Amino acid sequence: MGNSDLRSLAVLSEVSFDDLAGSVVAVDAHNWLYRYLTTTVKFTRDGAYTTTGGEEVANLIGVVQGLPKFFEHDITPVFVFDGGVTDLKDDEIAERREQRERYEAELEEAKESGADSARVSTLQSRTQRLTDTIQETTRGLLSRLDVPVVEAPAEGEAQASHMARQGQVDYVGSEDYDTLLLGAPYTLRQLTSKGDPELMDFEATLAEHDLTWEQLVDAGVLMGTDFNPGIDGIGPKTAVKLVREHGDLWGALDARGEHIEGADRIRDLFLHPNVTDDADFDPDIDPDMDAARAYVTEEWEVDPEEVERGFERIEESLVQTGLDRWT
DNA sequence: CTGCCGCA
DNA sequence: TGCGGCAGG
Repeated sequence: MGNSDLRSLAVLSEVSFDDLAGSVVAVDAHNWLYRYLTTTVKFTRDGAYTTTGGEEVANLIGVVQGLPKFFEHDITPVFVFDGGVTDLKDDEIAERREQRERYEAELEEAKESGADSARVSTLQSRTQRLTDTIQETTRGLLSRLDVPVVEAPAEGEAQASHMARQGQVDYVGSEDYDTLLLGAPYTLRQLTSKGDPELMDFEATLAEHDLTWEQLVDAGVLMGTDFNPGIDGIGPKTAVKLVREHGDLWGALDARGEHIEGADRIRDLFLHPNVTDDADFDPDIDPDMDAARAYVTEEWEVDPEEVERGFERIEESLVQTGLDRWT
């Protein structure tokens, strides 16, 4: 059921950070922040992020500690944020609410059926909204550090994948496997962890299974995605086999006598997501370190001890890559 | 969270 | 082949 079914279809390889030097990575900001927050801050029982004490700005610590990883390897991150409701048309807002309700319904279902904790937490990360404070302060810090930010019209990972497809960036950075369904040519996982990153190759995956993009999405829908539970008894092997034999999702469903509610819409979320071609960013990073430090330690009163090392690493790495350009 | 094992 | 359970990192 989980996304790990997709993993077994994906063509993955190890890369070294050296291979990534000079590249631009569109990072799914929500995914990235969520990762830091869940390891440093615990959710409260009702699912909301805590907003008391120092926890409300744990994201600032996460950002300061996480950025050096990119800079030290001469990788330019572009943080892609999920869109707000601000400029949405009425029907788009309604559509969002619907989608949100779908997520929540599915989360409830998963909890009640005693689904594994991994799945529950995946679904939670979908319904969970980063608080306004977290969004706002992350943007505030990134802007002082001059790190490029893109505002997605809807899903950040869809926008990031789109930018990779357009060649605006070299990679998408996300732990999620859905970037494969979104057609992201190359996705980097484990950018934040200790070891080497893992590269997920879209075209190689299609070739490996002799599927078109549409067919891969159809197989995904049969196995289950973040938007639908999938069909019992259908895993990676069966899904691919069915789609190949019957051409597409509809053929496969017919053959099995199954039905998936809203299947065409789920498909579209991957094949034709709401994204923009106008996302523009400046990859040259020229941070204002004083402003960044002041913002974090004075304005938001984060203990300097928590972030000083990170700031130093940022400074050192930018000097280093600066030198590299002259050699 | 991933990987491996054994049961259906 | 799918899946649930369990161990190891």
